[in-house]
Amino acid sequence: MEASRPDTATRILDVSERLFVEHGFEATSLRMITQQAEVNLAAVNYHFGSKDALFESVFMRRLAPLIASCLAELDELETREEKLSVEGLVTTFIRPCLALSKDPARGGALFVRLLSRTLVENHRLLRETISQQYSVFVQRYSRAFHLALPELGVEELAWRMHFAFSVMFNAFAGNDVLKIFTRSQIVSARDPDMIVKYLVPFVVAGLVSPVQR
Amino acid sequence: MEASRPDTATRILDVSERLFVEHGFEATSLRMITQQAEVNLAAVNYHFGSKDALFESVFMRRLAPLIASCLAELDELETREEKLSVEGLVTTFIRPCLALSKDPARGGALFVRLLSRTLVENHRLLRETISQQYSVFVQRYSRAFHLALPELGVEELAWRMHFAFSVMFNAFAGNDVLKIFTRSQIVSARDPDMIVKYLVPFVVAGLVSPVQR
DNA sequence: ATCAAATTAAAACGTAAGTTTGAAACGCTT
DNA sequence: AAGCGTTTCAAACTTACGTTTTAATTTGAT
Repeated sequence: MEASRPDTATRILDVSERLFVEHGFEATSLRMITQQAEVNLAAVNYHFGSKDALFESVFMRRLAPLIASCLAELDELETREEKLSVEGLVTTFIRPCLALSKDPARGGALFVRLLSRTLVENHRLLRETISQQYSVFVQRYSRAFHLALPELGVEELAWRMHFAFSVMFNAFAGNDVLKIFTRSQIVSARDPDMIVKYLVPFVVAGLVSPVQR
Repeated sequence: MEASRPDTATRILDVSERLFVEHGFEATSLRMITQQAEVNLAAVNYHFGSKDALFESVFMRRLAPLIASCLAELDELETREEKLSVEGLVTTFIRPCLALSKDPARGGALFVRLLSRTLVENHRLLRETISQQYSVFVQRYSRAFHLALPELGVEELAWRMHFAFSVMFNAFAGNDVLKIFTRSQIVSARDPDMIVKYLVPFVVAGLVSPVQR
């Protein structure tokens, strides 16, 4: 009847994921984590070694599969479309994010928010460990977008990718970031499918807009 | 010859602004601040009352003038253009940000980064104090965009504004957020004018794209 | 059932945080 | 020069942090 209680390490990961999103890395103490996870304080250092290492574990548990999903979608698209479409490309990124957002078992929308948050916080862990490891991801998308938008120079393409990914991350992050600006409850009622309905056209329009002289 | 040393409170504000951007609010200690500002540790609490209050001071020193500039540009645009153009509207926001970014005397690009960072960190101070205070800003832009894009429903308009502002903030924030994705040194070499050259068309294209059914 | 390894538990450690205190130094008016 | 409010300073206070330690307990293979 009742779901069996996950093991200590998993409980710590789950609670940490939520708290890191809510309060940020620095503002989340191990005591908050272990208390809410109902485990002993020392368990974090026993299972993960340090708070830093815990963060990395929280992060990698979700990021690795997410990136793998994106690359799989990308593979599939490249066999399906002769000439890569921008919308198709955008979708290879958005669909895995959306799937993750809708799957509570994998942290639901939490991790995407954590990812977004971590990106702007410019964490050392993200700069060092992770960014190297996933240069594959970068290269694949850079090449794909170059093929889909051959008329753009490298500089303009880099900017547009920068803009596009920052919109997408923020959209899924669904930080109430811009409720300040848009006030309406509409935006805060974040149905993931709604996001995509409006997000894809917006991003695609920006990406395919005429070349700047 | 040499610039006269600013008073204690100003020195604290200047250093705090930089450190809050670099390391975030929680990870910046008063001891780091007072050391770099070459003032006594107690000076922060004497002049500002608390670390929280210091943050609010740092924030409001720049935000109030920035918002005032945007609204002034908006006023000017409304007298100049019969039918508001989307590009004009976007520019009323971007131009003050750009001006701020290029003015070291007003914190240069630092504050815009702090603003962006604070938005995704979802600070209590931003949620409480500031968001109420600047509902004027929200309402003005909401109304203006509604006039410029009358064919959009309130829901779709809210989303597009959400997307648009999140791109713009991230662009100026110039966190190396997406260097991870775009890798090229181009994006990190952040000439503010370059940002605008590519940013405005991107955002406008997204905003004016065809209505979704 | 036994024993070694893995895990949990309680307590303490050392450090660094934000804040407070009370005296010294300063700036200004008289 | 004296007096007074403002500002600076060194030092201490309290609290909370991440981590370590040591012992108790559980687990799993023999």
